[in-house]
Amino acid sequence: MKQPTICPKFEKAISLLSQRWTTLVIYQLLLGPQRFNEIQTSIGISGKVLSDRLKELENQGVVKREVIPETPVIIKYSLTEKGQSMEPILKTIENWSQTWIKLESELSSN
Amino acid sequence: MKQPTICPKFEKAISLLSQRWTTLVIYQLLLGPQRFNEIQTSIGISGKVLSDRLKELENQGVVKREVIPETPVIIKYSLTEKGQSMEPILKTIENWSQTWIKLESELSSN
DNA sequence: TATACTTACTTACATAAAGTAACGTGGTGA
DNA sequence: TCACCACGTTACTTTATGTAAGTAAGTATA
Repeated sequence: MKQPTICPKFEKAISLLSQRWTTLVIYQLLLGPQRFNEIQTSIGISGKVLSDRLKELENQGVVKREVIPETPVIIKYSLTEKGQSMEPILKTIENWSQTWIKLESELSSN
Repeated sequence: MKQPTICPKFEKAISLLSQRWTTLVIYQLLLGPQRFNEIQTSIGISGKVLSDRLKELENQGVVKREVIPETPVIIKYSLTEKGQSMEPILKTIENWSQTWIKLESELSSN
């Protein structure tokens, strides 16, 4: 590793977003507040890593964790304002993917 | 891992972009065609991983590798049309980061 | 009271990815 | 011939992720 010459804010954003699963977790939460198991089963992440990611995203102020003392207790994860503000990023990626990504099943003549 | 329920094209795009370094390599190449060592020193990636990423990006049709038989030989990496088309994604992330990312040095009152 | 069940994790261990540093290759120049 | 440079590759270590079993708090059931 040498010394990078890139804007540190951009770099920090990238290092967040390019952690495996982070983007998908945020994408999922853009659909609305969700519980641990909902996120887990809908994106197919392991419990261990989801736990790590949610903690990190909470630390970064992207995700909010709420304990609802019902019976049984419900833990609800949702996006903060900062998290919501990432929607354009996800939408841009989504748009791009629709135009440019070819799936295995479509790769015939390239 | 359970079964995910997300658009496969979007997922494939995410799995590309959320590989460590991929985004930074593309970002760097958006500044113009560059040689191996230029990329390496400007983003601070190890030669081994850069080599892997460039191969993968070439396979995905994002990066083009050109051998220029000068003296000594020059290997020039540049973005294909598909690679160039990712610029909006990077710009969106850059904009977001300027507004929302706080650096260590700025974290006093949060 | 004991047993079993649920959600939301955590822990222990195995595999995969990334980092580091040394080496290989093809060509130049001294 | 020896040293040097660009562009990698290889061998080995460290870190991240996956898998499966376990824990804790609360209920319901017998």
